[in-house]
Amino acid sequence: MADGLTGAGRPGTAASPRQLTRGRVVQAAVEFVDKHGMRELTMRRLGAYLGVDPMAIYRHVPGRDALLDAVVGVVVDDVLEVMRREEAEPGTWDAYLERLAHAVRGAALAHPQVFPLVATRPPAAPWLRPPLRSVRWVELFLRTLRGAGFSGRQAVAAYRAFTSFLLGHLLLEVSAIGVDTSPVDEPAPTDPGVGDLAGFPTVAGLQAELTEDHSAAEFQRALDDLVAHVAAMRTGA
Amino acid sequence: MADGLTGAGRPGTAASPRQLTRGRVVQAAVEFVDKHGMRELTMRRLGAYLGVDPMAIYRHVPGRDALLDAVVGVVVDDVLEVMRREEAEPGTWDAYLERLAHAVRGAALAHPQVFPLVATRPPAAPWLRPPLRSVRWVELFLRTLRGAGFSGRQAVAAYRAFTSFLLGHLLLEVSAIGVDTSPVDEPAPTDPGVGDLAGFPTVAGLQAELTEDHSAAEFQRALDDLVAHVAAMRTGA
DNA sequence: ACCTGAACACCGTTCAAGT
DNA sequence: ACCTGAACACCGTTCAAGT
Repeated sequence: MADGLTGAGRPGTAASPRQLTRGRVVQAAVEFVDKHGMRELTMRRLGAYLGVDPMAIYRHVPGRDALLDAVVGVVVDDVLEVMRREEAEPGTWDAYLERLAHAVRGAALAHPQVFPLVATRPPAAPWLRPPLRSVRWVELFLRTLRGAGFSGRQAVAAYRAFTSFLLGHLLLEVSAIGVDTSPVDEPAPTDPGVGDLAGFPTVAGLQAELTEDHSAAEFQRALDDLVAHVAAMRTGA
Repeated sequence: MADGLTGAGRPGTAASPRQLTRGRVVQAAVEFVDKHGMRELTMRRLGAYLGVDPMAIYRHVPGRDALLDAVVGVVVDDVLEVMRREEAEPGTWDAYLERLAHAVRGAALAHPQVFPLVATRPPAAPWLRPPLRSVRWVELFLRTLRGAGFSGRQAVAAYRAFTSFLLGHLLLEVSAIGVDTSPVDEPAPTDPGVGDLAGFPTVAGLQAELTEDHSAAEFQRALDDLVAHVAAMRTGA
């Protein structure tokens, strides 16, 4: 802080010791959302978190919407970087889909509060489907499949099926983690409203099964199915 | 309006000729969101839309969050009602899944602006998975499958796979419809940013295929796959 | 007792006034 | 020329003052 160059007054509450920068603003927003959830993210609160005047943020980002897009971009690019390193690696297309799926899942679980944003922000183009919502990502995906012998049409069909699969599974998985937690504290972690299950005998009887978490196994199983689906559409169409 | 009974002063801008009611408030909110999108929905604007004092809404709904939950509930219950009528109908479990899937898709396409809310509002319990997010719905689903010979565990697994499938496909389908449209008008409906596709030859080359819409066929194909998946998990496990 | 609307504590963002 | 912070046009919600 008192390093002689920055004339800023108060120290930031968080990790931002020096000059404000677009990257620093966006990174702070990701941290803030990870910590407190989307609902708490406010331009003014982010300013306080960074230890700067709230208006200073507007010098690096045009407004709140652009900031949210940038937050999504950070998470999306994280996975992109992981996958780019493997681009040249040998391997079949199904091994590629497998790696990509688990990379995206890793990012979603690392930022469960951000992922719903990845899923629902209006994409820049209608064919940019969440969560693979950057042109670079789509390019990489399609190129890999084309390189594996897919026709253009087949590669696009695989892109569509793959994104649907990822979105459904990951959105449900992160939403089960307890995203938000902002309203009043839940009554008790055990029996969540068992009392009002009076008229629902089947649900009541399966309460134990419904509460068990098999996310990882179900994800893998659905992924296997998806790969089979893509393989079938490849030979079929 | 001037039907002699209601003493209200100004006529509502929309269809609300008589006494304010919880149902009327929620219904107006659904209409408003269908027309203007989630971002525009405000307690004050909803009051204006109903032609009442904004504070009057609070007499029928505890707050904004509760209103949003109620909006989701309306869409969810629409489908529920359709399916309940068919509960006693004969038919195999896969015909049931088929009907239910298309019923939910119909609701999503009827309210594309509301569906992202159905998908992302934190559920009342972690095992209430969007878009089948009411206990009554889960009860009906599980009961039907149990009735078709599924074990409890198998029925729950089918419930999980089915909700993931629906959520991924429908969220992507409605988001492609052009949900929002609130920011500045798009430049042109044709070539969406073809200019910046310089470094992305594969995407550029597949622009036509990427723009084509095969939602209905893809939904059906994925649904067939899901049914096969469930059938396999039933004989397998 | 019920309802209204002024008031409060916030927002995102603009822009004039300072340096 | 650059940056700050007062000010504007909104929010959701409370609550005292009216009927």
